[in-house]
Amino acid sequence: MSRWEPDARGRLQQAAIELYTERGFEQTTVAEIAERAGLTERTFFRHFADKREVLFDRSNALLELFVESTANAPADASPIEAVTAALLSAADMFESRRPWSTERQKVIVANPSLQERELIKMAGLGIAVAATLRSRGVAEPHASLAAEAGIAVFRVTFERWVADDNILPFAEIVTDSMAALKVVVVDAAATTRQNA
Amino acid sequence: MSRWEPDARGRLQQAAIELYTERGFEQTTVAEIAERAGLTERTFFRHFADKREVLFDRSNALLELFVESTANAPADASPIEAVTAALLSAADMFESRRPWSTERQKVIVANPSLQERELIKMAGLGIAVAATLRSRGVAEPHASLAAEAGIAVFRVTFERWVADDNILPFAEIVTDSMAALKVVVVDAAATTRQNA
DNA sequence: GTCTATAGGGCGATAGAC
DNA sequence: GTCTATCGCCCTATAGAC
Repeated sequence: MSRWEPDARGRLQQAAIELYTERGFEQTTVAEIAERAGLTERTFFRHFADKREVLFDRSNALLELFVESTANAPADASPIEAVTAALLSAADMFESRRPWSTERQKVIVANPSLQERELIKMAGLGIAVAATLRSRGVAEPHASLAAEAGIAVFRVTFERWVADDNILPFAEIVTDSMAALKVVVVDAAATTRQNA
Repeated sequence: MSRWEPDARGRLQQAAIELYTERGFEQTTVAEIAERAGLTERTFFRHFADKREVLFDRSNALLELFVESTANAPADASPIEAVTAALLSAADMFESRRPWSTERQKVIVANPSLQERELIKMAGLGIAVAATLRSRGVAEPHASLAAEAGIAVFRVTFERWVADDNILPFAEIVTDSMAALKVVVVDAAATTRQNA
């Protein structure tokens, strides 16, 4: 029998999302989270840099997945094809924990300071994907724009996917949203006018 | 002769950016900012909700400009055309204070917590533009995707514009970046392959 | 304006695992 | 012995309450 209960980190995360859901992010103190996890406040800060970070653990895994998928796309894939492949590669990861994702999303949309953290994580994904595209030989500003457009599609996809009335799988929404982006950006109306 | 020196708000902003530049954001206390501006700590928090907000004042003006320009685009303009018009409408505002923008940008890129604030302001722009597009009759997810793509172009444009070696005007970079987005999203490579 | 709760960092002590 | 996870107590600054 060991001195400590296992998985302190996981217990802190569980306690945190419970309390954030029960009484709100601002109204929850770190001391309360630690207490529910059977630990002290100081230990919380050993595991997480701040009170927000406890909800953003999976972000690193997602970043690695995006980078790997972008890098491993076929050599003749265009930037946007590589990025699309990256988004699709994350589908299983999301589908396997939809309940967690939706609960987490509810807490985040209710708290601006958590939204800020979510946004900087997404920006980090974009920067990493852009760097990967550059290493595939894509020049700037095309690399950054392809990556940022991909993250925009990811953001819209995620919001559609966690919506209460959604019944579509993540991958399908990625494909549909990417198609919608093309329709919007290629500017069919202007083209039509020019051809008229 | 009035009881207080004028423009307390502006003095606080000036003092803040000076101190953030001199010794860094984290190493600067609100008390120090207030002292340099000849005010008290309490007065700082009466003007700005928190220590970050002092650098983000113009954001509301920018949001109003974007919304107005998007709303006032010609009725037959496509979503992406309306968004492009919005970005171009901000050119004068930026050109008139390039020194402030570059100094501010240096402070922000050096501090993650300021980046977070910058990102949520940009996200707010996207949400507002998307809402304006919807009021023009654009359906989801197209409205959000056009708006988010526009913000991505804005972000890339701004970074290119404040770069030390940049000599191009803001408006020109908007146009160039928007063209690059179209090249990237329209996926010329795939089209070529399909036609081959 | 004054008061105060909380975030979050510094540093050392402890008590296991190895 | 070393290494690592946890705890305890110190501190300051933020930001909100009164």
